[in-house]
Parts: sequence; structure tokens; C-alpha cells
Amino acid sequence: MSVRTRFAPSPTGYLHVGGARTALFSYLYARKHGGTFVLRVEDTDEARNTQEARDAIFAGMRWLGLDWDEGEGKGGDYGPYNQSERRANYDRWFEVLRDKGRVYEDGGAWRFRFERKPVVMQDLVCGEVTIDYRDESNTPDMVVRRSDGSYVFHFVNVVDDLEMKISHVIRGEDHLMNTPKHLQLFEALDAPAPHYAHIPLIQNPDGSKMSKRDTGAAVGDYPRQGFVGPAVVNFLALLGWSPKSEEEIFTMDELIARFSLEGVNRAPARFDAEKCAWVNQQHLLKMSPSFFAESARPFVAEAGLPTGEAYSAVAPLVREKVRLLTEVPAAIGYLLQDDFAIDPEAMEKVRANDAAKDLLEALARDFLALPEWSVGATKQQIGETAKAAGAKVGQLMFPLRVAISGRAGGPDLGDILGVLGRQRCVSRLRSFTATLA
RNA sequence: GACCCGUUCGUCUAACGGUUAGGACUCCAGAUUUUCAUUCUGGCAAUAGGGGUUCGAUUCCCCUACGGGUUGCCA
Repeated sequence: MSVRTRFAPSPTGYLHVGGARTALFSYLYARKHGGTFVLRVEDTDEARNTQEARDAIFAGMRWLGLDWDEGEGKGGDYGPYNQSERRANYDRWFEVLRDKGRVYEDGGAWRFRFERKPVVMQDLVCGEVTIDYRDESNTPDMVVRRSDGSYVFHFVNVVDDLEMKISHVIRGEDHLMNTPKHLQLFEALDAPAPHYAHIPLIQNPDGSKMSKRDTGAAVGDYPRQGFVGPAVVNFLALLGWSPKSEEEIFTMDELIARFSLEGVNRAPARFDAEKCAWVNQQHLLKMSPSFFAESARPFVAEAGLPTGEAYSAVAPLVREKVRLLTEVPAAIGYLLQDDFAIDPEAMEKVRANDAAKDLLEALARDFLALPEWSVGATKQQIGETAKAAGAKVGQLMFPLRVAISGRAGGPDLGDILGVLGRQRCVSRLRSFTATLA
């Protein structure tokens, strides 16, 4: 019995983090067991479906690295994979229900007659759950075919899972109470039901339901906020699932190796943007310098900074300084162009240092006299210049940093001097000392 | 209202019925770093409440409270 899981979004809005996590768990489970991950589009609600939403869902999944094996753009043996194209399949199974007398007409619609009994389900996350269908007032026979001839979600969902030979349905907990309905349909259709696993929902930081418009809800917002796909996948996996160890940073392959439904929690988890940013930082730290530069390039370009050769050399210097890629332009601006602002607070500290002006002027002269310009040579010169003036190195370091970068923090000072080159360093020193009274 | 699921530091979580209840994010304090970041050390901080069962309960059972979900000819 091969494992086949599916993600079945309806294209009525962007990809939601809750949906993305459901897709992720389904994906991980399929990959873990050498199975197949199916993407089926539940586009039966013609009034609300949009092409933009379809595209956003596909784009979001690709960005997260959730590649599907069957469905949009991939084909497969159990298509079509859009519900809007499966009308004939539904008609066929509806006839089965009608032949068996399991449906009856009601006001032009057709209702499915539930068996009046306790329905027991063995949920892979929630355990055994029993819903009593003997109480008809709580569980009225459900409409499976509307008076306009279209079929409702419960019916098409079951028919599709049946025909597509889905072995494990991993979905949000909001579907838990739907499951007995689906089990009854499978039974009426004389088909074995898949295994079900209902995963808890994601909530806002305050515990309320996370829905559209809430911060962090749209997967499409993450790339432009400076997150990278593998980090968001990592963070989402940790929301409601635990590897039962103290490791936290994982690649997709590592998640696949460790994932199990037993590790999924029963309680809903709240979304924590701070931790998500931290996970992102950890992933940036694991990138190669060149891949980091590549990843940050669009943000730098958008900020109007040059992204040529100089950029490629400079970007790796700030890899350890940022949590989000959006922070990169501000972190390297002064390395790429001479026009940069000076942080008022840093300037204040320099002004408080009476020796700064003289030290910097001396350093500019000594820099010009250096036989060669290298990181080692500049560092050594800084020490010598300070010593000659009877000052400590620290008294010179900070003003120098502010003079050439305009800020209090940044990459190693020697590295900065190295990439800027002698001319730029000296001219920045001179224009800076000129502004000191 | 009814039905279902759930409840460990502020947040994400770990703990065969026996642990000083562990880790991570955040925050604070140190160390390192000329600075920031990184790294390291330390600190603050939790088993919702009440009953059982047990020699012993975060863990098993019941009640209450709280939270979430479902109660459509939406998906």
C-alpha cells in the first residue's frame, strides 16, 4: 500500500500560513515514506475563484519548496486535478448512491441519508474520536447535490480522495467534525477510507483565530519581508510539531528524515514573528557567501544601490549582521556609495572625544604614506598612529568607523578599509574631519 | 446552546507514573569582540483550578474554568 497524500486548496484567496503548514506536513509525510504528493485544486466555487489566487497558491508552494508529483503542470494518472473538470466523475458516483437508495430529493437538492449510529474514527493525531450520529438534530442528513445540480464539498472531496487513491488525509482540525460525514460516504460507496490526521490550527499571538489580513497570514508576504523559503518551512514545521530533540534548525531534507505524525501536537500554536525572524537569521548564517549575495541582490537593487562586482564582494561582509534580507541595503549602503548619512548618536560620541579630530587627520596622512594597502597593513597603521599620538587604539577605532561608515556598528573595520580602498578611505576621513569643529 | 478537540515559563516546546520540570525565542546581566552582530556564561519565568487512583501524578480518571473548532444547498 503506497502512501499518497494531497493538498487541496481552493483558489479563493492567497496561500495562508495555515494552509501552507498543512501542505508542508502532507508533503513531509509523503516524502518520508517514499510516497506521492498530489496537488488538487478545489475550484468548485465559481463565484469566488480567481486566476490570481491559483497563481498565488502555486507560487507560494514553489517558494516553500513543496514540489508536488501530480496535479497542475505535472499531470498524473488520476486526473483531471481541477474539480471544475471532474463533473462526469461526480455524476458517476452520485448514481451509485442513488442506486443504493442512499440519497433522497429535498426541495430540488439531494440529501445523503446518514446511518444512525456512533461513528468511530482513529485519527493519527487526535486518537480515537467518536461522534454520535444517532442524534439526528445534531447531524441532519447532508445535501450532496444542490438544486442547481452542482455537488457540495463533502461529496467531491470524498470522490476525489477515493479516485486519486489518497492513503493519508492530513488537514486542519477544522475538518475533524466533517470526518464522520466523509467516512459514511466512503462506506456507502463501498470504498476503503484513507487514514486521517487532523493537525491543530495556527493562531494569532493573542490566541485569536488567524485569518486573512492578520500579520503573517499570507505566505506571499514573506519573500518581500526578507524571509527565505527554507527558514519559513523550518519555522512552520516547528509550529505544532516537535522533533523530540533539542535541535531546531533544519533543512527540508532533515525535516523529511525526522518527521512523524506522532510528533504532531494536539493543541493550537500561536504565531511568533520574532522567532520566525530568528530562524531566518540562522538560515542566512548557513548560506554560502555567494548564495547570500544572490539572495539579497533584489533588495539591494530595489533600494537603488549598485549590484555589480563591488556588491558581490561586499555583501558577504554583512551576512552575520542581519536577520532579514530587507536589512541588507541599509547595512551595506556606505560600502557601495560615498553618499551616506552619519548617525547622530555616533556623531555625538565622536564629538565627545577631544582627540578624535587630530587622530583622524594624522591617520589620513599615514594612510597616504603606506607602501601597500592591505587589511593587515591598515590595521597595523591604526595602532602605530594612535601610539605616536600617545593615545589608545580604542580612542581611534570608533571615530574611524564613524568617519568611514557613518555608523557605530558593522563588519570588521579592517575588512571595510580593504574593500573601500585607500582613496575612498582617505577622502572620507578628510571630509569627516572637516565637519568636526 | 449542542457536539468535538485541547490546556507545561509571555511564546514554541521536552519530560516509559519517580527529573533540582529540560531546551529554544524574547528580555536582563556578564565574558569575548575597538563597535554592532555572531559566540559563550549566567539570570528571570510554567505543569489552569478542584477532586480522585497510586507509595508516588505534568503524565491516568472525573468535575469546573478557559481556549479553539464544528454546527450551510461555503470550502
